[in-house]
Amino acid sequence: MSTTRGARERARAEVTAAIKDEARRQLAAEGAAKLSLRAVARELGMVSSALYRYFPSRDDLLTALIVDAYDAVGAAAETALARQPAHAPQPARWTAVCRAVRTWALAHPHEYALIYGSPVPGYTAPMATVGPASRVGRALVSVARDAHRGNGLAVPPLPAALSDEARRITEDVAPDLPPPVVAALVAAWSQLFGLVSFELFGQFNRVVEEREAFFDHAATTLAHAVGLIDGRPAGPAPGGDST
Amino acid sequence: MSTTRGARERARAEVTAAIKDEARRQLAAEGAAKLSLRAVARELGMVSSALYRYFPSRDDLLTALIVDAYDAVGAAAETALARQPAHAPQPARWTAVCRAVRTWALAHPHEYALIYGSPVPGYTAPMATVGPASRVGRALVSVARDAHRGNGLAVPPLPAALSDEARRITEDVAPDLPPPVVAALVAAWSQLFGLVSFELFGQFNRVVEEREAFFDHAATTLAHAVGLIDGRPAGPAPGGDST
DNA sequence: CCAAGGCAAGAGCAGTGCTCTCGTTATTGG
DNA sequence: CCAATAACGAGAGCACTGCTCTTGCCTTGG
Repeated sequence: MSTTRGARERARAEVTAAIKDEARRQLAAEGAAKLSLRAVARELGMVSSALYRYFPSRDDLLTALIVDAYDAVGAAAETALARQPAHAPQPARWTAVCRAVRTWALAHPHEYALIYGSPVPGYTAPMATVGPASRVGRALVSVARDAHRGNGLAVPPLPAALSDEARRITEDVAPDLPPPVVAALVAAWSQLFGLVSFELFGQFNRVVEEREAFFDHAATTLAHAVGLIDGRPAGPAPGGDST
Repeated sequence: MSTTRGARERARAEVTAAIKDEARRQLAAEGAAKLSLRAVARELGMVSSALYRYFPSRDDLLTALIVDAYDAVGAAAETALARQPAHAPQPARWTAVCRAVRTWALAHPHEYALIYGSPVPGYTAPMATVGPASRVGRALVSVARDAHRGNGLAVPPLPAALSDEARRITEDVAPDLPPPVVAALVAAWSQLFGLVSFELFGQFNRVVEEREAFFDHAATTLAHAVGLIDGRPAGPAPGGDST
């Protein structure tokens, strides 16, 4: 069934994948700014104009790479979380996600820069990116959700100016969590990428040397900021004090 | 001395400034990727090759803009801090610096992206940028230093894996502060830019709407994370607990 | 006053994104 | 089964880019 009309479509899918692969290669090698349609075509043995049959413009090719990158870092976060034992302490589950993001970023710096660095030229993210872009955030939310089901989460209350906004965000992303926790989650989410970006973009040069230890500590602090506490992950008694 | 031989040098300085101004205009209008030497020269009524008498390459022009941008955001942070009344509560002084950074970033998004977004092509920051790049960090440190002189700063102890590193960083940036505070400062420094970058680069689209209120709250939380506490700024009694 | 050097101008090279046209080739409807 | 149709690759070409080199002008220092 797919072979009948597939002969052509399969070839098209293969060429499309080959273009993306070569583009990703150039992206990893030289960065997004030096990604050249002509060079991709040249490397693939075709002429540049032929490439426009597959991607209407350079920006569309970049968008495809962006979506893939969001998916890749999201998948890395999710599998890191899935690999955590079910009874692992909540801060450990949290930092596992954080470390997965950092590890992926260090392994794919240019792809990371593509999605979490400056948006390219006059580029505004198409709708196709919003789903994949939220995977890391959802992984972080799910850690908090599990902890909330377990022994509860305690974060300071919100200022009045934020209560409506926090309620609104809560309904969108995690209706089963208390709004103060969701607000802390969103902040921690962005701050996690602040840590990774500063390391990757060189702001830590000549400042932080032991990057991994520093990151682990900061990620653990973020875990505490969203209310995750050390101790039993699913203890039904939330009155435990670990000071 | 600069006035004597200034006739020619002054003209050179003026042209250099005009080039940078026009380049900054194009940067603000279209972003770093579309900044074109030829367009700058065209707008200034000169031919592109003449511009190379002033900047040896496009990257050098960009570097000049980067240094200026670091200086601009650093100056914004410093004046915001200087405008704070001497007896303002420490968290207020902290958030004043944070808000100044955010305000500057919102007013100069492309310049912000230039320094805190993805580093351009294969670009590695020249030494000339390290001084200006640390001005915001130094402003944050000085808030902590004042608070430390006042009523002390209380942050959780560091894990053993970080104690040496934290001591080293402390000697470099703030020998008069306790290492755990310095570690928290560096983390908060990067996390502050995580917040700003996520807002500016669109990650908060369809998530956070009340950006200013959210940012203020997150910045205040960061202030607490580095040990700044509400209350009198210079009270000699550090025994206050605000849990 | 005159040589020397900084300077603008222009041509030119190699590269880019993108468009258009032109045969060819594969798919599909009659 | 064959013809109409759509997809496709190739090539030329346009407007643009960063950058280099050469050629003269013109201010400046001796």
